[in-house]
Amino acid sequence: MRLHAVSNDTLDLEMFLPYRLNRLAEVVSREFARVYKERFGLTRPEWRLLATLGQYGTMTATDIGAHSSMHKTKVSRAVVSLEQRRWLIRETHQRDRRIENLTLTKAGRAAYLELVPIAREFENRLLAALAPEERRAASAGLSALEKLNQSQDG
Amino acid sequence: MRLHAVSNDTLDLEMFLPYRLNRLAEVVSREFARVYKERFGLTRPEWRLLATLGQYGTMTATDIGAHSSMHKTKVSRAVVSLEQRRWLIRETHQRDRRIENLTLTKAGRAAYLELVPIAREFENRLLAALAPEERRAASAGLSALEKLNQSQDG
DNA sequence: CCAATTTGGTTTCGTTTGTAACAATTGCTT
DNA sequence: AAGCAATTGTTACAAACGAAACCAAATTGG
Repeated sequence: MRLHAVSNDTLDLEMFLPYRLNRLAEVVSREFARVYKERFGLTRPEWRLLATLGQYGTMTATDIGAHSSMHKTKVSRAVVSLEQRRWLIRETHQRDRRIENLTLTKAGRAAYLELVPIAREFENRLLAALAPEERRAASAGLSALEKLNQSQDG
Repeated sequence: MRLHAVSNDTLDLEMFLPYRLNRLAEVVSREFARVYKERFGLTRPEWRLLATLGQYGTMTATDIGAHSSMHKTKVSRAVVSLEQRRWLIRETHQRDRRIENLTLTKAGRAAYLELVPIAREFENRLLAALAPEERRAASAGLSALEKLNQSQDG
């Protein structure tokens, strides 16, 4: 293990939370992005939109943004894109015509169903390098960190 | 706790590693970015470059990119920017004139020293919401995950 | 009931980003 | 030594991004 004999006026990046999270997310996501980009030419926001709708069925753009921490313009553009692919449809809400309910089409659902096992396999291959207790630690640690946002966002 | 009664052909995003990492990194980093942006007008790559040089003293652009998982054009542009601020200097390596050694100037070091306690305080405020054993779990979990890259990158 | 505010979503515009091509230098191989 | 490949870093260009302005619809509250 590292010693971390770091002087008081130096920040140890390897121990610094934002830095660690960023690095990890960057590396993992970039690699995973290759998968769905090669298979379907999807961008990251598009994949996220697809995955969110696939899991939750029907949602509004705002909900999706809140749920996945995506900027609303990102969501908006991803919606346009998947709509052009005919992977989702918008339906204006009856009582409130500002709201659009988004739902995957059959084609969108098919793509989603094809991507799910690919995503699972990617994750499994990643986690295979960890011992079981490490995997547990990772999951528990992420859960703990996720509490941080909840207390701030909500 | 959530039940995760998720059917076999649905991907549970809340449990999916790339998604979780991205969301966490996004939220934490965006908030932290506000800090050094307001204080110094630094961008994310610029902050990272500064922090890396502050910690390690002298490095090349390539090393910095590898260490912080930044794309080399990001590093290149951040170097130009900090150089224009006169926060770092480049020195061409004697034996290999492709290589440029980067070092913080006095002004750069001063900015760094000012940012270190700010960064520490940001992290502390963040972690204050967690119980001690949660903090340990988070750290251990991140360490476990960081092994993944090492086995792939190196 | 009407003006002001809020909300859901889009568009515009300038900035940032990554890919790919590039120049410059070095190392390798014959 | 010459040619070829690899490495370091920059640049050009197109795509992606976010802040802010915007439109349309709904809600609030005088």
